[in-house]
Amino acid sequence: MDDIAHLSALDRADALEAELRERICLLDYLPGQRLSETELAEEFGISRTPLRKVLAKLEGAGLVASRHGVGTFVTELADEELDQIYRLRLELAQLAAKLDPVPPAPETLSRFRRLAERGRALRPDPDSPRPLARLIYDFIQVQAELSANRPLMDFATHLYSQTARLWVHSLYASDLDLGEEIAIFAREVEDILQALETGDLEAAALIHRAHVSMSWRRLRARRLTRS
Amino acid sequence: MDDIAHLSALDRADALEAELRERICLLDYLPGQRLSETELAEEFGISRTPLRKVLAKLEGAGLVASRHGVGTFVTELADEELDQIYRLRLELAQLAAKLDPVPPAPETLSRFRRLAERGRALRPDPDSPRPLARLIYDFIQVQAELSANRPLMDFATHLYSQTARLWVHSLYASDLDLGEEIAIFAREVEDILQALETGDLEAAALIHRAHVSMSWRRLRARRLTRS
DNA sequence: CCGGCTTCTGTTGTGCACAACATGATCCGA
DNA sequence: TCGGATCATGTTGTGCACAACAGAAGCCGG
Repeated sequence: MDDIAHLSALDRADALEAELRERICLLDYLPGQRLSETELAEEFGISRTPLRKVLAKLEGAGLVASRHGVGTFVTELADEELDQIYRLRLELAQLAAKLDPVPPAPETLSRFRRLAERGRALRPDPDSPRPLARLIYDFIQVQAELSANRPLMDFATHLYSQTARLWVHSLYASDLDLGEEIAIFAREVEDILQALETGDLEAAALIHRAHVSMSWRRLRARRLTRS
Repeated sequence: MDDIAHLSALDRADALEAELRERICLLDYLPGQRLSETELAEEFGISRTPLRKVLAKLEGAGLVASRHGVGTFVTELADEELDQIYRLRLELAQLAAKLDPVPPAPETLSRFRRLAERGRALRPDPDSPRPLARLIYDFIQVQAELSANRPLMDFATHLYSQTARLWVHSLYASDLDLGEEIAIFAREVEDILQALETGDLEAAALIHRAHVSMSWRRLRARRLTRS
């Protein structure tokens, strides 16, 4: 992690929150895992008090849940709620292009190009989900630049992060073809990049929507074969 | 406020959070107003520590913002962000009927009937925005029962609360016809009730959408005349 | 009279000790 | 041997004292 000790006190809490968000979304902390306030406070060189403030925010965001006398746990999502989120994301995907769209800046385009390159270079690593999770996580952040509607994009980012971490988690817990999933995602990034380079935000949104739909379908299919 | 001292410790924080949410949404605390941690802690008979945890959650929800050495303030929203939220709500209004709609239970219908009755009985009170704000706040809560998609309805409720408190606030700060606005809202509730009684959730959503649109238009009109 | 510095006051942020609580291990009696 | 109460341990929740900080009032030198 980045060193945060040198930061001014006001920003330190934000940096800490971002760090914990990353660890949860990048599956350093698995769904259901217990987080020790004492250990985390020690690791970051602070007392429990400011750490607890950060955990309270994460609890408000639905990423962790604390139980008195038991522990603080990374949240899991029931299948039903996951389905609800997917249904919602299908609709939201189109809204990004419809509400306050911003023509992608050269900066944004180059970010997408780097993402595409990383997607092509990504090789399946059965032992660590982190490279794939990292790529998706960065993709989510960059994608949030495509609309100026901050409330919408913040919400979409949140939902995407929730599904992404659970998707990657169950991906590694099952016998799905990891290489194939990586290839599909890399293809999505490239397709979206192509649409963006022609300035067609709506096409980019449609492509994204299609991939959300397909990803959800594959997830449900595996869920059925397991039960 | 309800007495919370007798509640078990775990729920007390939740009750406290709900209470502060209400006070902000019901305009007991105006946008921009400073909240004193010490005073609030005294009022609720607790120390600053658990209060600060609640404030941290509210800060995560965007209802308050703390500045080191200065104070904790109820958030205000820039006109631009308010417009973004309204644009978003126009789209979300239809999603409620489209995603995981639930046929309104008799319980829900009777709640809507009581809301309609309160709307008819509501008389403009230029001195206190609380009765109107209370009615809208309750309407928001009941409306959230119309879809089983919890993430969607939670988000919609949050956005609605944000616009509602700022709408009521500017309503009382301007010379708009208070009685007319109340009549319009009461009419909306009755129209929605009528649609729900025929089981037509989509019609109810369309009516709501229309009122969101009109409310936004009136808000913008007054904004122009003031500047 | 004025500009800059200092001091003072009130606020949020932090550290630490202890209370409240849940859970599993242990002990004891039947 | 078994059931239940009791205790031991580790966790989150709370209270309190103090640090860090921002802002305003006051002071002092020019």
